[in-house]
Amino acid sequence: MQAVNIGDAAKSAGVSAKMIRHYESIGLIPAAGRTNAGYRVYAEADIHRLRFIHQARKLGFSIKAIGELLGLWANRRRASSTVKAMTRKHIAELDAKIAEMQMMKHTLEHLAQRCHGDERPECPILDGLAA
Amino acid sequence: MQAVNIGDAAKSAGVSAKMIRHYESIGLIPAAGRTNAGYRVYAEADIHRLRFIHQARKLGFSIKAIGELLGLWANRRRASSTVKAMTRKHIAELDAKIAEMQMMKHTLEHLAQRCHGDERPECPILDGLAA
DNA sequence: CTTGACATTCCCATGATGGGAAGCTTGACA
DNA sequence: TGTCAAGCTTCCCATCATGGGAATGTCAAG
Repeated sequence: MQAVNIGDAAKSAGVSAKMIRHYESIGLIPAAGRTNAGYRVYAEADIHRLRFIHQARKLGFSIKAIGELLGLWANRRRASSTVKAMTRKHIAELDAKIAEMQMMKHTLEHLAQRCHGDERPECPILDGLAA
Repeated sequence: MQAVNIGDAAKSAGVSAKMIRHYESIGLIPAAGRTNAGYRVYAEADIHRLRFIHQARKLGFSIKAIGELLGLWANRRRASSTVKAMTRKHIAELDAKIAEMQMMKHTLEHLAQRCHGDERPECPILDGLAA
């Protein structure tokens, strides 16, 4: 249960010290304890929370969603259906974005395929953008 | 060659008036002409440019990239290889983002699959985030 | 005691977009 | 001609997550 400074907390959780302060300022995490000199102090439980946030960010959850997930994580009376619904919703959002980018990609590939890509100025890509 | 106000220019180009002013302020497009009263005035060529920008945005090009594309579009001595290279680079960036989101999606689906999603608190999704 | 590696707060920037306020202009209609 | 709505102007603020950097304070090792 040894308390560490923000730099070490950041290293073991995989987030930057800057972001830890930010998460505190927006209320995503409770305000950390302080030493007499004003240094923030983190215990094991705090680092677990930061690690949780790090994992959730890696999976693309928004900060707002992570706030809710943290609440559920801490709540022993939670229903797993809530978490699953949030996850499904997030998957659907990812799907939408993936589909949108694939549309862009296909259009771009189509245009690029017809572009000679040499020193001549004729360019179906620019023509496509101008159309 | 009739000149129109910003609202009509926005409508025919598919961008908001707000964004047209923004594009002007960051130098993506030249400053529009003005009436005596200070209203911006747009001719056909200006609207073509805005339409070009709109198409390029729909395909995910950044404003910076669109600035370069506009330059190439206006330049009769351009080489189509330049445009094609930019497009290929953009496609590669899209690919990277798509791959990243698909990784997220697969991980989330894997977790969701093992979550009962009922009134019980046991939740492999939260466990996965905490791990 | 000095020095270097940490910590603190505060402000600014990103990229593309939107919201909204306060005030001026234009055109149509009574 | 007076009025009123719609449209224009500029200016400031917000988003979302993150980073950079300045000015300043603290801690531990040499």
